[in-house]
Amino acid sequence: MDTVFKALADPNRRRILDLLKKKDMSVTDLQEYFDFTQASLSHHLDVLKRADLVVTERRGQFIIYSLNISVFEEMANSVLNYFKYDKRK
Amino acid sequence: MDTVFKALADPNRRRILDLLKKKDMSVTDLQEYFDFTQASLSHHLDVLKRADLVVTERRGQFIIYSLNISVFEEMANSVLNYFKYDKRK
DNA sequence: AGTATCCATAGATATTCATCTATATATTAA
DNA sequence: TTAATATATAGATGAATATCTATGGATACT
Repeated sequence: MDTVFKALADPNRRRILDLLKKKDMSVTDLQEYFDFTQASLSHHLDVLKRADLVVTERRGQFIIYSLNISVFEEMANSVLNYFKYDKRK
Repeated sequence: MDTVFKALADPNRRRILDLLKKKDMSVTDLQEYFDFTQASLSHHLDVLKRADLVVTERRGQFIIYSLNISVFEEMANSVLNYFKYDKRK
């Protein structure tokens, strides 16, 4: 849970997730959307992977990144729960 | 939006929000739940305030912190939207 | 087999950030 | 007005992190 929030704290990583929402992509595909180096992109993907927000699959030379849908949905629920409160004045 | 995610990235700040869900509290009240110094607590509260997640009201000597409910609910919605995706395989 | 491409990893650097101590500011109490 | 309490702020320090260059390991192409 902590790793998830930390993963989401970086705008570039949120952008990556946004892109993966639309379609699965290789690192090379993703690279076109960012100015930093491939090493940095790889680092961000690693953070997302450690947070279990994305999964990978090798397809020939390429490694395809996609959302980990179950965790993504779990997160949606737990975040929603998190923002629910029940304060009595 | 970025400041909100950054604010949520720290577990201590999420704990503060959890506590404020139950009731409004002064810094002194909150202090009992944490081991770090008052200065550190003040810093975390500042981050939450800059993210607009909490609001303050002076009550005598005390400064009472409470959730900024509208932003909190906004956040719930936008986060939920964030986690909704529509990927076609 | 050799080369090119794709991605990850190692190591360095700079920035951000969580925390501390010390102090300033505001309010209350004596 | 002086002392005590509540909170914020300034400045320092160490840890975490985002980024870079350089390189390694894997697969594909010729």
